[in-house]
Amino acid sequence: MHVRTLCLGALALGDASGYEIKKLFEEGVFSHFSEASFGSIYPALTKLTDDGLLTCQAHSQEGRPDKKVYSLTELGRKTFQEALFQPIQPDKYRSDFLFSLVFANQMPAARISEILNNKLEELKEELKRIEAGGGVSKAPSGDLVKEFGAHVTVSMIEFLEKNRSRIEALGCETETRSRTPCEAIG
Amino acid sequence: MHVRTLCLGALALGDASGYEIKKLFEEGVFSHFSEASFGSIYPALTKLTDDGLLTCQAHSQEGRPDKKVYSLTELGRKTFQEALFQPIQPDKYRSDFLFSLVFANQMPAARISEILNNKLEELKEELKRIEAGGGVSKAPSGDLVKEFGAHVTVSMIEFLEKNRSRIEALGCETETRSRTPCEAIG
DNA sequence: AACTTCATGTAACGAGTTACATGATTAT
DNA sequence: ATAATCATGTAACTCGTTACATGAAGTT
Repeated sequence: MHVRTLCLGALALGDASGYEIKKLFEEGVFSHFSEASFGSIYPALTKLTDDGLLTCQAHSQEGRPDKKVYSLTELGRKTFQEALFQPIQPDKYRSDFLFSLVFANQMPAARISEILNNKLEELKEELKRIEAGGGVSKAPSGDLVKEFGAHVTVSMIEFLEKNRSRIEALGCETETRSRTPCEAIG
Repeated sequence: MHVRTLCLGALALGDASGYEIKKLFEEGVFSHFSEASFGSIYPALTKLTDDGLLTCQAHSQEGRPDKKVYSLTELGRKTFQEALFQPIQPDKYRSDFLFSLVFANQMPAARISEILNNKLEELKEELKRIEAGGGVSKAPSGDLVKEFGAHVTVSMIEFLEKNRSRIEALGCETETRSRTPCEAIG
């Protein structure tokens, strides 16, 4: 899904500025399953406006750039509606954590523990953010998406905690990283 | 994580050709949490060999290009070991499915059902592939990664099935997509 | 004093995907 | 017959990120 469609979706929840849309991807509803940076949002908003999918109202402010609040036009709303009927791309889950875990037998137990604890902490913080999630209420389906995220996150935490000792037991005996298996053999 | 590191990891599980590495990302151990295409794997392998991290042995075959089997050099193994000690990037979960679900109230119930059923089918097939997963056994930690994937996938399926009626109830009354909310008002 | 928040925008750069080029063999 | 599998490789292209430019107000 392109940034343009993501922006259209953000604005379908209510008028907003580029800065506010960014926050939606950083801390808001969308933060757990999508992302977008200023470098992609601002040009997208400009293009969308040029194409007649958005209108823009500039609110002048003192000491900072005008706040440009964007709204969907009829065409913009229709275009987004149509996007909702397009085939949905399969989800993508990219995890350097799991990738590393495949090589647990090449790591000292201490490193595995470290990775595991970091991950667990990351997951717990994400869970907090999901449950706090204030911006979610804008859409009636927000609660559901929130619950889904919480459910999955909890299930990851549970698995990792239940299998902690098993995971740590995979580590090799190597005490420092300078002593690689190859060197140990040679 | 760059393709180069991913390739190094793939080869840490055993010597392989570019074609075989691709399969690892398509159906093998890595398929559920990472991906890479030929267009990135082949150049990466060439570069890695130029840099002395890999050696390459060409096996000539009839009627097809030489099969080039790559192996990690000492330097390659060491470099990968070091990568395992680098800070791990947070996981990224991109879901057009959840994004769409936020706008369930702008879809007719039939479309929601369709999306939900597709997703459920996708998840069930993924679960099958995870449980089948033959290539996983190469690493001792393969089972664990496999179980993690299965656990999370099952938890997603459960949530979606338990909440099916609740999700479908979010839909709007609009029967066809040509009758958008805006048009209904006007 | 230093950092965070608010606020927009651009340009260079990076990294990977898609599509193309080539072609025999095997399974349906 | 038709499609899939095996097998490598390149070039154009897409898309987005990172970093920079600018700067005031409020917070620690």
